[in-house]
Amino acid sequence: MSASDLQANITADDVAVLAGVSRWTVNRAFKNNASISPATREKVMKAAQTLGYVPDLRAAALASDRSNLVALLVDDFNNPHKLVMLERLTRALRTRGWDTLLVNTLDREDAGPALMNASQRRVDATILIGIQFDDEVLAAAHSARRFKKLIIFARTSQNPDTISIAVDDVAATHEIAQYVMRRGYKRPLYLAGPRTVSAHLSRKETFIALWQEHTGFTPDDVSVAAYDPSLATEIIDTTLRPMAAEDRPDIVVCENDALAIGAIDCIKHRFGLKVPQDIAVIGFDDVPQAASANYRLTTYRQPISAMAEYLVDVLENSGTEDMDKMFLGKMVIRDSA
Amino acid sequence: MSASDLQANITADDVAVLAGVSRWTVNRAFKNNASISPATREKVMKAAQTLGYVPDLRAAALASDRSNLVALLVDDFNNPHKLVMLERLTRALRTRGWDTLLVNTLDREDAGPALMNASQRRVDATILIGIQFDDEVLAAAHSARRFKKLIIFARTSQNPDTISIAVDDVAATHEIAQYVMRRGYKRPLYLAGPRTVSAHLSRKETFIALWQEHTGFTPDDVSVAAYDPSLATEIIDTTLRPMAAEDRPDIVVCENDALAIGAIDCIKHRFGLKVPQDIAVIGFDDVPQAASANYRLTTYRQPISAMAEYLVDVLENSGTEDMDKMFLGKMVIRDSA
DNA sequence: ACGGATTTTGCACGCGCGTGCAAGAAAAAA
DNA sequence: TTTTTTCTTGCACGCGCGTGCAAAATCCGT
Repeated sequence: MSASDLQANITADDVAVLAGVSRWTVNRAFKNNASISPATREKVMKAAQTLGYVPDLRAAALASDRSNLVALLVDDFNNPHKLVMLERLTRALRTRGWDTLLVNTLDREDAGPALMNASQRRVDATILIGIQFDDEVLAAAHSARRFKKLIIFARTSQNPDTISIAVDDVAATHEIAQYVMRRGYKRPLYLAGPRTVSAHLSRKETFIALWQEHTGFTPDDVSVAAYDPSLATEIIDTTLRPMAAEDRPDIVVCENDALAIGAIDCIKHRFGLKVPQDIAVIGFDDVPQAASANYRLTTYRQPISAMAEYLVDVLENSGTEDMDKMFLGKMVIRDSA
Repeated sequence: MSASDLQANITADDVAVLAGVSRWTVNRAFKNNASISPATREKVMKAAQTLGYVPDLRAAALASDRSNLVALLVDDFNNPHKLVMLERLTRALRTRGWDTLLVNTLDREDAGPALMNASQRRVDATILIGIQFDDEVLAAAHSARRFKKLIIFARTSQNPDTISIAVDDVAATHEIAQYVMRRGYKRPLYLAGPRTVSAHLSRKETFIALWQEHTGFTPDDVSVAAYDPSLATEIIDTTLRPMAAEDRPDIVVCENDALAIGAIDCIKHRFGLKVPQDIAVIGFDDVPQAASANYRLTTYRQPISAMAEYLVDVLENSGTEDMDKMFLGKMVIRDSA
């Protein structure tokens, strides 16, 4: 077999020879706004087609120091909302020409290595949609100043070096609290998730403060170790179990739908109670299941698609102004509260 | 400000100068089985630490033609099982040193471009866990021979150029059918998903053939356009609605849990019937929700973790032998059938 | 302390493409 | 046709690291 029979890597040079142009013209043909005549572009593209050539993005990234790649650091895979976020984010990114490196932050100790991982790929931005990135990890990450952009998605962050794209939790919680009071509920229980982030301005703290302010009473609250429906079921079980029926809450206000769904399962199937007649439940996120015939969950919908689009705007923006942005969602009233 | 004040990119050369060694020794220090004395490695690492240096994986990939990167092409984000697969796959991959490029295959026409996308990043392997990759797309992809490895995960494929890692659907369906017959169900309805792949040896066809063989009757079946619980709810609704009560199936056998969950929601909440007393339901996958107090779904668990580990074995194997593998899962008996 | 065995270190060249500018070609104006 | 202007094409150099080998340093036993 002759040496030219098969060639492992077809490069722009090969295409250039076949098309009778220089290597640079070949790469220009694949660039969007390059100055190249339609005729030669066509000629190049045809040659590329016959050889099966496509530009090597590794080399392009190395030479230009722009990878069009973002790292998405995710944990908390038990929360069904993560699937929605992944879909919307990857859709918006890919539609606008960005690729996504998905990094599973395996556990709390892995947060640092996961960030390092992204950094070694020289991604153009790192997006955090997990919960294991507390202020301490963020500060450490940023002091190593290896990140062009560090974006916290769907969670507010106090860190000034970070771009936070999230729903306005205070406004949202206001709306929820108003609704709960307007519907005449008297004894809310707040079901919160893990307390890894600075609690200031969080949903739980805001709700409790509002309730105190308006009624003078401090509602009870419990926390779950992860946004996992089955854990929520257990926590609600151990919380309600010792209570006399008349001491039970009349509504469980949940930090998100993952917890709300677990709570509903518990109320209905462990206690045989009716939602919302015996105990109402309210969630946050509007995951797909929330609309199902089984849950009919009253919740607060985050505008994930708009947030994802804005995230790509941020990526494409090279300015230095503050890009933090808060979004407003809207309440979705169904039957659970 | 002097030129040396801030340096955008710290390279191995900078570390080499500070550590008093050559550039190659620096890179060796970061390599696992490199021949380097512990003393110099330590010296290098300390220098790297103070400068905040980490090797550039783009350059490494370019030079070595190995990226330690795999592309994961996914669609069908409505199926909650996808979140499980994503978690298990990224965990196994990352634990063993592989990074993951997540590519959302936006729609059917996007299958080709998505494959191209992966190819441009020169990934070491491309893993398909979507449903939109039919035999035609696969053939086209492979004829462009740009893929080192093309792996179909959690679905069997007839394509010989492809490595398929999946559960043995025939064996699994046997087990399910046996169970259904043993429990005395007489009128099963098979609820299948989209029919994009070659039907040979599929779950639906196998079940129907088995049922015919053992009872002489051909069970009814309906198909849903996507593995989406809410679509399953609608299909079951329109299927059962016109039926007289005595003509209804006594069990709905579903191609997977996503459909089973939708079916249960419909049976319980649209028709007010009891599962399993009026109509039983059986699923496939064992998604997290299947265990919830609400569904208690009888299903067949795929050994996703073992399959993911095997996938990494495949990546690390450089031989040319046939790496297709079928796994056996196990039935999980709960209350829905 | 010495010669050979072994470990450790240095280096030339290449991976495939981007950048910015200058030369060349074509089109427009005179 | 000649001169400008505009568009198109070619190229030197660099991005940061891997490979394989040769030179240097270290080790061991005697």
